[in-house]
Amino acid sequence: MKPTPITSACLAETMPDCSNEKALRVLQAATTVFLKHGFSAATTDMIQREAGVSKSTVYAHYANKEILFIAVIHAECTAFAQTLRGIQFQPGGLRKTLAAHGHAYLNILLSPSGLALYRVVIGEAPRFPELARTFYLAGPHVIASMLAEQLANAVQAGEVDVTTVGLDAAATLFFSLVRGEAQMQCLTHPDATPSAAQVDQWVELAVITFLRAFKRTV
Amino acid sequence: MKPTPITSACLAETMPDCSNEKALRVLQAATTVFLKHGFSAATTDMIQREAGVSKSTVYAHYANKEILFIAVIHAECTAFAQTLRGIQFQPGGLRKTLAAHGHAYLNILLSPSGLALYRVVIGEAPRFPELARTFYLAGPHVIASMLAEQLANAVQAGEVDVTTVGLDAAATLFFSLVRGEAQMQCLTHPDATPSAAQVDQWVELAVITFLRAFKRTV
DNA sequence: GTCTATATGAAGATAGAC
DNA sequence: GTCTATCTTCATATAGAC
Repeated sequence: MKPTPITSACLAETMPDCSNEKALRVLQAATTVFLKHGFSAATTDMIQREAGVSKSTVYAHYANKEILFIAVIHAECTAFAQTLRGIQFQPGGLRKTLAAHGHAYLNILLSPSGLALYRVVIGEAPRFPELARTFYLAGPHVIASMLAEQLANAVQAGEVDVTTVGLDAAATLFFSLVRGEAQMQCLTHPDATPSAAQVDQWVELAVITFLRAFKRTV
Repeated sequence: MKPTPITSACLAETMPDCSNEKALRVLQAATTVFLKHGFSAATTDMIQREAGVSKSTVYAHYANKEILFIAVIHAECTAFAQTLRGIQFQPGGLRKTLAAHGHAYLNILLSPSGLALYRVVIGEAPRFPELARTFYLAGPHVIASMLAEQLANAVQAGEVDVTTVGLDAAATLFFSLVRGEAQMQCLTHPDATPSAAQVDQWVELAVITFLRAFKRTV
């Protein structure tokens, strides 16, 4: 298992074939179908129908089902990472920073497409290991990397003391707290949708715990 | 989303058809195949071959592929829960209790079959929501319930103060810390196997963080 | 590039002998 | 109950016209 140091990692940008308008429609339809059914249960018929094109149009742009799947997941991961990177970190002390990051991450993670992407990527990881690693870099790695930078400031400001575990580990631990029960509940209760209050509660518990563990008692 | 209070929940015991020896072989073969390929990619041919029986023997005991899948996951969840319940909690203070529970949970969770079961259950949750909830009760819920009982002792002994979050939430938070990065890494890096030292490190980080957050500073 | 029509193979499930 | 052989359906992918 790799140590996987947290750096400002960059996803290999995937350039979906946008030469033709139809190619994009196929990609979008494939995204819908694959996220809904997973790789194996999805059929090219469903994609073809969802896109409103014929079978050979699909194959004109994507050599086969696997390649189309890879294109879909790559695009989703890229979008995922972009959204995470767009998080605004308003100044206002560590508590606010943690809450903001926690909320932003959970909102993406627990969204229908966030959950669906996780399900598909994790479920198909043995068959598509590259995609799984791409997902890790685009999601958990990116967000932890961002928080680690913020934590560095907080350390310098004397707000926090993470010397026992280190900056990167501390950031990772915070997101473990945020994600933990929230994601597990949503994944295993696919019919229920968490209330906003429930999400607030999950974030709040993570923030409380993290601050109790690492806040500098001046 | 349900509050899901932590009680000593009990799984509905599934009685696999053991009337005949062949029925058990089919179930075991199906377990192997489904955990390896998931529901959709697995075929009844694979199961039939793995079991060394003919096609109609499979259908003689299990009406169809879905029912066989349900039987497999139920059995795995039951075994999972049994193993968790078998954890010995040697006395020796909170730190030891936490480390013991963390290790036991991670060893099961990160085992090949533990990861495979998680992948399959989570991936197929939209299609088999009942199984997903069964999994939640057999895994995260059971282990958190057990730790919550131990924490109650620690609270009474004055070792720990969890009044800000509550007993159940504290137990859940601990396992979020334990599971978080460890499971994410293993799920997204299916080719790599974590070293024993790495597992120790994950548990240690969780214990350190939890104790810093909730240990009573006498 | 895009369509209709089709080839080819495989998967789930069953029939009927023993 | 268990087997071999088979039925039916459907999925991936291609051929050939426009």
